[in-house]
Amino acid sequence: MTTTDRVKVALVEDDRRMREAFRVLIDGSPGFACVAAYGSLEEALHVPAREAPDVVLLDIKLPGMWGSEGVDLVLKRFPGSTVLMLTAFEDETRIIESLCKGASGYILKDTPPARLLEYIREATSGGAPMSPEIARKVVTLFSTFALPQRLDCQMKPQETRLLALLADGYGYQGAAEEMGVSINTVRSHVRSIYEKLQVHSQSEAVTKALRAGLI
Amino acid sequence: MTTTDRVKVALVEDDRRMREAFRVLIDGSPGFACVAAYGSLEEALHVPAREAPDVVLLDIKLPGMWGSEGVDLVLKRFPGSTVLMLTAFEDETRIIESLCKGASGYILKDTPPARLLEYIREATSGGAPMSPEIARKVVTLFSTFALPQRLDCQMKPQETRLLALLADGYGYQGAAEEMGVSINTVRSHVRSIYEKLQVHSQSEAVTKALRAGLI
DNA sequence: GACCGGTTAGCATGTTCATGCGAGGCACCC
DNA sequence: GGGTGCCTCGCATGAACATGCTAACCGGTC
Repeated sequence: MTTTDRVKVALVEDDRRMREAFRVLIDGSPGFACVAAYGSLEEALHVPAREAPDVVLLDIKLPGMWGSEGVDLVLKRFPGSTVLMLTAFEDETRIIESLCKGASGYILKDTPPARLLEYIREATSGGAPMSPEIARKVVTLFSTFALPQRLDCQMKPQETRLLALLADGYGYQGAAEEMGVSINTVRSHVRSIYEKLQVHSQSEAVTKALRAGLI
Repeated sequence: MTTTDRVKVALVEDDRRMREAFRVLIDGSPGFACVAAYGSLEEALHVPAREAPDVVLLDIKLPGMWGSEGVDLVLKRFPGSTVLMLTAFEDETRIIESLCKGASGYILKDTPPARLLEYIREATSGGAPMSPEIARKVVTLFSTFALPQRLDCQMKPQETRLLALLADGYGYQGAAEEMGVSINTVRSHVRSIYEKLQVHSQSEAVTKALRAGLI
């Protein structure tokens, strides 16, 4: 079995013993290969892009830049890779930070080896493996955000879509193309949006819409 | 083994055959007991509270009130229970709705029986079981939807103030008067704001600023 | 059939914005 | 003194926007 048949895993973990333990586990498991192991994020980011791993196991707490801060950098360097946070503690802030920056999963270090490999496998096949404790935290976080009270300015589908496009910086012409209609139609819709929101400019409309959770 | 030793599962699913299949599966598995099965949410909510199940498997699409809409009602009626959405499709809106209303997990119906039971077990022990596809969706949502991601665009006081004025619908002239400067100064500030936020229009700037929590 | 809301479309006008360029005053610090 | 940041101000031009008016098409409803 060559390296290309196996899931290429990179490891970023500052504790040497822990690092070696994981490396041994991964390399010793059929179907997995630990292609790299670093003690810091800075080191890991200097790897040639062609050696991109399939999965990066990233510790949260690292000397220098923390793992949770650098997820986006890792993904920028290895665009095709999947990042899994592998950490000992469950700090809500770090969980959010990691996920917001593009991590695909969040696994606790005390996960049994077999389970860990299963998680890595799941990550490569489009899943988002999370230790149960973490999963529950994420879900709970969701419910604390609650449903933003959307005021009843009954926007029509087209209008909402247009509003979103404008918010994202599209001009009339661009939005028109995106929606497959003429620029005059866009004007019409903008008009009715303004009436409903009682505003007279894009910025104000976008502000109201965002604050009302319409988009 | 008495009922109390087993995980008490209630089922809300409109398709009769599907319902029976699940019931048989659950009742036929050691450690699990299907204590109730309903075809609609309205029926389920009429059950005496003392017969509260440990886990409620709730279909999204139901005649009458949809499962995703009624999660909070179920939890209100059975405060100690855990709700798992068990559904055939993965509609982003419904996922969000369900989780926001307190569901603990979200499982696709095509999950293998053994896996399903595992998920139910996981739910009772504080986890948040989700089918991989769903988990990934949730994680992705996190990074796009509800993130208080503040980018480090160190705005200067004047710029922040101006941004707020623009968001509130002021034009350049109005903002200038409000800030006690000339309209040209406003232009200058707008320029540097655009550079920092990497945008090219008011709407886009306002959107980014709002989403980043700058204003 | 008649009516209505939603969608589409067009045109015209004046206003505002985005962005190019340049520049003076002030505070702070090496 | 010279460098650096921040705030200020000016002008000009082409592009985009706000808003006025009008009107065809279509799926429902009364």
